Amino acid sequence: MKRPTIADIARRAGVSKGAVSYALNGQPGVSEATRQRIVAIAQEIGFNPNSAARALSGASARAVGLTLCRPARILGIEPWFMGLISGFEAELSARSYALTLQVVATPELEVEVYRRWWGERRIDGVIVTDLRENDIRIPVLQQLQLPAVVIGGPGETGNIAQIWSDDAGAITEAVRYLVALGHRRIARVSGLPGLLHTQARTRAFNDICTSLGLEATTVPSDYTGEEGSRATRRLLIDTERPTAIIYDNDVMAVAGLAVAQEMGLAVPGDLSIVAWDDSPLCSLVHPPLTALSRDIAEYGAHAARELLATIDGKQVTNVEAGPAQLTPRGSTAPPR
Amino acid sequence: MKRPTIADIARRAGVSKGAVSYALNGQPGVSEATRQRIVAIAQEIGFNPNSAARALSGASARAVGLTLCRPARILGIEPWFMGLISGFEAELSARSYALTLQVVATPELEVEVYRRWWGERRIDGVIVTDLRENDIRIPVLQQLQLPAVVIGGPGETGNIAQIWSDDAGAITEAVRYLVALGHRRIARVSGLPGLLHTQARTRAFNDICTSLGLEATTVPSDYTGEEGSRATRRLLIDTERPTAIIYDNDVMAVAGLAVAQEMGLAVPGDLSIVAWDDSPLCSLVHPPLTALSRDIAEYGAHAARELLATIDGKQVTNVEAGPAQLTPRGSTAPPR
DNA sequence: AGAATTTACTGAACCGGGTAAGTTGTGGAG
DNA sequence: CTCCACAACTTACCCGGTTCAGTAAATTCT
Repeated sequence: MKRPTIADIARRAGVSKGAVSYALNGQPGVSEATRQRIVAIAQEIGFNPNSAARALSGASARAVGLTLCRPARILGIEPWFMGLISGFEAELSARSYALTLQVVATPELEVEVYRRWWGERRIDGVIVTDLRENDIRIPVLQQLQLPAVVIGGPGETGNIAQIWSDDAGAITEAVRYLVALGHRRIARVSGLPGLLHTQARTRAFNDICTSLGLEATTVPSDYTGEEGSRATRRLLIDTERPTAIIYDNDVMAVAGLAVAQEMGLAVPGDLSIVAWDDSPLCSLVHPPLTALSRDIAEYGAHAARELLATIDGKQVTNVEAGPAQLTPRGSTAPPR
Repeated sequence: MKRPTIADIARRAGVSKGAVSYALNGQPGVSEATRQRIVAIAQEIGFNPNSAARALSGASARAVGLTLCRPARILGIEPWFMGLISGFEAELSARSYALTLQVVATPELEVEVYRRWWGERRIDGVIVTDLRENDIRIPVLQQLQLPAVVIGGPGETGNIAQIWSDDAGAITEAVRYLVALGHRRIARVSGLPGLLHTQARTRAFNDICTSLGLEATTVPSDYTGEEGSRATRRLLIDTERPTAIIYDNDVMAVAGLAVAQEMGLAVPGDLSIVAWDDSPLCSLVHPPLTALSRDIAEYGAHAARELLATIDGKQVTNVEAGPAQLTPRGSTAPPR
């Protein structure tokens, strides 16, 4: 099947290619009557502008890029990314931008992908997740002048817009809640320590524990279930074991729940569990997990909106999304 | 920053644009010495061919498309798709093809996305998942002559290549295993009944149960945890409740496990559970779930290879991947 | 040695849109 | 009635690759 082009439309409408282009793009230069005639013909023959031709003549590629830099094994079960992607899509497809995805193994490869995308003019901007300390991606994006939005911070990103949520407020609320229930020994299993938002959480956790006169034990982990289990075991074999554990994501929390059950500890009787990020996973297990809920898809949609604004040349500012909301469920109770 | 073009290379090498194009694409028409000089210059100035220009001049877009047609809410927690995507990527990025993703709500919208992508020349082919009965996407792809590979079947797809796994063999093995353990009342919670592979499984389940003189109870569901819970409750409130349940995916199996625990039934003592597809989720919960394991990423890689072969114009045939392997874990045992 | 072929290029057209510059035709002001 | 402004177009070139036809020089064949 041959794809219709503006030349086909021009011929049928009895006008020039230029007129068709003006008409379809809402530019001045054609009468309203002609425009409607042209639009009708385009509709009728199912015209879609060739994205390559468009991109070539200086216009945008109408695509944004996302690189996922976690081992493939983890990606599958991590609801966070898919939630984010759903959110992006809601915003992008409404403005008919495509989302180009690439799974990479290391931040260095991520930078290479950015360079290649930029060189190929394949995308108009990128969404950057998992902001790290002294993130090597930031200077590259600045050098290439590639529009970008960073998720996860706050951190040093120069003129690149950021969007983050108030993790400090959330973890403070969670700790206060557990203390109000009567817990005194509260531990935390954290995500990858190199990520800025992990560090922000750790700092806030230490602060609130200190100010309440509690000991702040954080076991670093990597967001995977395996590591979550291992960290939980390490915490629970202690004679002075914690009566409550806060996990940096829901996958580790579920893994922690299984370890507790396997060790014969009742949840929430012997151990209370709080998960961060409230995917359906939290409500699926027994008991359902108390969680720090955020609307991840909305978070992603927000980021996509910011990115599109940046691409349109609007000056965007850093945005702080609302903090995660504590959603109490069956996994938290006063300690026995 | 200005992006280098072949014209820049041509100038520096003192040859014509055409020569540069031949040199970089390994075409005959330039001497080996000139080719090496040109390649060296391209390397030096960090040249990447503009993908739009390439696509415009008849060559391929070097991108393939994937549409995900499940509610956003489910996508997040469904490890299947991310596993698949990881597999695609392994193959695609090796040949520097991009993956374009779109989340859609209905099969009708999916068809529209295909049409748009085709019209925009944005992609060279698509990967089709969740093959349905009389799938409306198949005739459209045939009409557009858009290269495609279908995952999930077998079914009627004309000249479009398919890849599927032997679900019948897998479920037969699972039933035989449970029967060998001593189970006589085996139920099944299925995925979306409209999908062809669900139907294949249901048929095989009925066959093996009939041949073993068992009653085949299948409760249809939709792959979500919520529905999985509901279906499980419906099965377990029966006075003649099953002693074993086979779930069509791991998310529903985990949900089923939680329901059993909530109802005070011991797993595997009172109820054995078998999950289909073995994501890390299965090993995360307590007890870890016996599962029908497949290497989903490899499955995806396979599909990507087939698609790239189709795009290259090679005649491809339908492929049957190996059946899922039964991986016994703690959730299955002889009934009490 | 001269003709035929091959090699190593060059030049220009082309893909399908966008857009600046030029060309009409019309209406209103002076 | 002329001049000018403006709307409504057309023409032509641009983007950055690919590819085909053409050409001069080098090589092979008879």
